[in-house]
Amino acid sequence: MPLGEGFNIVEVMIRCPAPPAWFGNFPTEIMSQNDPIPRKAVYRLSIYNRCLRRLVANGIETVSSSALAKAAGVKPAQLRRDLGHLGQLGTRGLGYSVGSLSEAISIALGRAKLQPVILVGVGNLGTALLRYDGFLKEGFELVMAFDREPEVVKMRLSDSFPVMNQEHMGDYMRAHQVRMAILAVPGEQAQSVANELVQAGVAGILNFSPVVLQVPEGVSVNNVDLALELEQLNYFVKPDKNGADNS
Amino acid sequence: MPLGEGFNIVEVMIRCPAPPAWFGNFPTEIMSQNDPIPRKAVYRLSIYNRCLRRLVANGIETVSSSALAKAAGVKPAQLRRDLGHLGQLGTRGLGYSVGSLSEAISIALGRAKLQPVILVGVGNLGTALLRYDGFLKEGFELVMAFDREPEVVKMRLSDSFPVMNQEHMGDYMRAHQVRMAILAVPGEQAQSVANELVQAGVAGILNFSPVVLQVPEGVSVNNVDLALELEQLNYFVKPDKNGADNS
DNA sequence: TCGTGTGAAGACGTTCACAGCT
DNA sequence: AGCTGTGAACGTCTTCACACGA
Repeated sequence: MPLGEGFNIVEVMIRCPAPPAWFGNFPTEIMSQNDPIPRKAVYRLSIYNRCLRRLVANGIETVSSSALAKAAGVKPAQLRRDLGHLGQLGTRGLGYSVGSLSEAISIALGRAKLQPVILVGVGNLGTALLRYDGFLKEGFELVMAFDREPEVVKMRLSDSFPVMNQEHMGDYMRAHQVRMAILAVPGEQAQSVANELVQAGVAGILNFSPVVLQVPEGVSVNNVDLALELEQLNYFVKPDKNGADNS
Repeated sequence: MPLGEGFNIVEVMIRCPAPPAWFGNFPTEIMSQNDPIPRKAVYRLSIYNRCLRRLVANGIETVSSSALAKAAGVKPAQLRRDLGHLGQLGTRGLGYSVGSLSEAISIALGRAKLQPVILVGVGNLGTALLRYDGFLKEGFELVMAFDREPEVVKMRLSDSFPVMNQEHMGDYMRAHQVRMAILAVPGEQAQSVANELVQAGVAGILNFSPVVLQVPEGVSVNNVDLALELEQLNYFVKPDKNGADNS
């Protein structure tokens, strides 16, 4: 009401692009009772853990913060600070035990009890995600996929992934206690599907559509906006400096 | 040398997960002579621009910072601050002209002169990216795709996208002044392909592989790490609070 | 009066530098 | 000596709050 009349339309019509998730802004940390690990630190901990797994695979048993930091692309001090969130894990003068550190991170990140994940929208992107082995490598498994037109999708897929009709999504989620969803539907449908997910008790959405999702507090959204990413890159690439480095 | 002998192996072997790019850390802003717009602000400006385009499409000609901010999912003050990077664009007491604001952002972000982009690695993800219409919608076009096994890829694709053998990548880039690349190859190949890209004069890489790329200064890398994104979500989803909201 | 633009305050995250343990 | 853990400094981004212009 405070606005001119024409402007109410704005609020109705606009449904906008994704705010890149990790934007330090609002939900910077969680209120897990014992330890509010900042968002960015969680990210980095995941990275450290990947590095550690490689070290394990190579039979290495001890790392210093500087070695691990170099591998992860951060500064040693930051690594130590991040690790500080988990307690005292290192041995002064020696470094960290690769095995126990990895385990500690896994526990802290909740990798022990991975949530089941569903995929909604089996288009180009959705299909790629279904087939993406990176998820499996990291221990995630898409337990079910949903689409508006499951028959069409199944025909397109030569493999036989489980694809259910989207209208059963809510029931499935409730039945299987699913609390995480990957959203890969077209932008126009994104908000309405998100609403359904919320209704079904979703707690986390990985959103690939270029739309800002409105969700109630308590539901966290991670946005991956490909076009935005490209546009940002385009900006940071100076059009100057022509020609390649060396012949 | 300062480290114990075993540790040199570490530096060789580890080639680690992606540091989510926008991590405020190191390359927070560019040194574009006239205006160093901070990284996060660039992101948000892209978002505002999308919102504005929708407003244009709906024939709306004026917005206030609060309306636009709401649509973009940020606070009004932040929007005004971000817009402040571009100069004085609004009219006090009125708001912003949708058209001119959008234009101003487009110019500032360099959307006028979009860089040509190539894709390297036409696997699951690469294919999805090739077909992803979100890029086109935002005005980007993948001018060429490369793969180690272009024949295999072409067979798999029913459509006929241009896919060249990866060994011609460097020449193509130099010939066509390509400075941006999307990297969607398996993690093991990522660094070596990145090296080739750098050799060919790349200035920006959108990296989808779960690996930390080592690139010389002046080359900017944007990482999109899907597994990391999922893992983060998994952490922020409290396993507590069972059952759905309402029957 | 309404909404932009902006100094100043505040919150957050990173980095330094060193105390303390092995 | 070597390396972790951490108080304190620093820098950056966000938010407030209000002066100013329409």
